[in-house]
Amino acid sequence: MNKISDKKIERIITYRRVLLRLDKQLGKTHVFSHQLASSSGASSAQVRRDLMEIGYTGSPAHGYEIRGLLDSIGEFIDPDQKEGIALVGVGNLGRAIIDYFNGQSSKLEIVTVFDVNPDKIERVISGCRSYHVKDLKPVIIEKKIKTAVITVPSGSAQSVADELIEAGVKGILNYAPITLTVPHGIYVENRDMITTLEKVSYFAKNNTNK
Amino acid sequence: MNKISDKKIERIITYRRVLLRLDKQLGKTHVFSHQLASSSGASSAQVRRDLMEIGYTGSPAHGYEIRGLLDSIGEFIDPDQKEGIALVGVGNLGRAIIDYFNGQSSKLEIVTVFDVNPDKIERVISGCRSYHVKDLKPVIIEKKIKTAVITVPSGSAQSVADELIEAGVKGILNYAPITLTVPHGIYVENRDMITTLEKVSYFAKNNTNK
DNA sequence: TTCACAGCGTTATATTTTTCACAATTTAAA
DNA sequence: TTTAAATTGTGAAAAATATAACGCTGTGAA
Repeated sequence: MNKISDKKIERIITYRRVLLRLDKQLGKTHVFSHQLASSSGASSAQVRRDLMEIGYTGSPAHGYEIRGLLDSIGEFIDPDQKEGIALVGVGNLGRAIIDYFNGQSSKLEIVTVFDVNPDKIERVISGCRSYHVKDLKPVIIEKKIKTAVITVPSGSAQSVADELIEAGVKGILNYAPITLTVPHGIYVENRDMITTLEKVSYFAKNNTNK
Repeated sequence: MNKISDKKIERIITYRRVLLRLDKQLGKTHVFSHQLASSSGASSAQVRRDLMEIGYTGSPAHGYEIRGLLDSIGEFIDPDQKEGIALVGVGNLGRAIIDYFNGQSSKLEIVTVFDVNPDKIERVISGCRSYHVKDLKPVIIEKKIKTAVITVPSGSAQSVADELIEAGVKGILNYAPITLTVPHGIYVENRDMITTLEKVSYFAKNNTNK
């Protein structure tokens, strides 16, 4: 398979979200590239290019058949079976993410959480069994978890990441305000909210266009 | 001023975070481009290019003087005076963001929050006065708020965005899983966690490299 | 003092990503 | 049946972004 870029994958996932709404909520059966584009912040050419990448073909007359396209995207993006995700750091943010995420994705689910606070371990938090961080490695290995979310303070984020990677995790979504150092082959997405909000504020005042 | 790209701004903000740590925690006075690069996930050429953009000059012998560079970045990025930010949607996520953010940024502060739940309005939540969403427009106008965070369910995100924009907001950080439609000149950053986690999971299993 | 070196600033080159543009296709109306 | 209109798929062009390359400068060792 040809390598496919970060941005493209993100757009394709967004198309799916839009398609699901068109299908389930609005009962549509077909959609044109420009409609998909305007509902997902892309251009119509971009949509056509992206769908070309996953090999789905529409018709000039009716556009894309929604159900079929959803299936194609699913085959392309989704794991073969349900996949468990771990979350480390059960603070406000961690808990918010668990509540917000679980139930929203068909194949992915946060199944295991870790913390250092004794009050928060060996319990069930929003349906997830919680463990002490010292047990991180064996638990992650045993559950064959490949994707993890880090919501710990910045001081411990790197060491948590190291342990996750040693335990076999290949993808990390990091909310700590620090740039993680990881080996090749490990995918990290940084979502530091402070940086983001500073950026938005910058462009709010330097809004020449976009 | 020349337009400067989204990515560049984000990197520059990240450099600042690294520089602050080097200064305050490690007591360093100078830093080389390759050090800044490895601590912020960029390349050294990128660092030099970015700093060129803001017009700060280092020396081949000692690299960049940290304090001076911090000042330059601040002049470039920061607003002239303290700036208030609004947050709409006081659920778990909203509250987590308020707690997480406030106190972390020198010039920005979430000062006003909105919700529709009567239990959550006309109170002080984590130091922020809360209002009913129906009062959004007058309050935003009165406080001259230009940047807002949306953490409401996807069904109401667009109408909230419309009102924010009518009230003069120019930058929106959107956590609702929907692509907002906004006029030209309004900057929107989408941070849907579901999309992000799906992407990370995808690259966790298709980890050819990065 | 002279030399070698390391790192800056900047221009040039390469790569990636987006947009443009248009032939081919399908429908619906004339 | 022919024509007109709209949209797809995709090569080609353009724009944006990242990397490489290199002269220049200051430092420290010989």
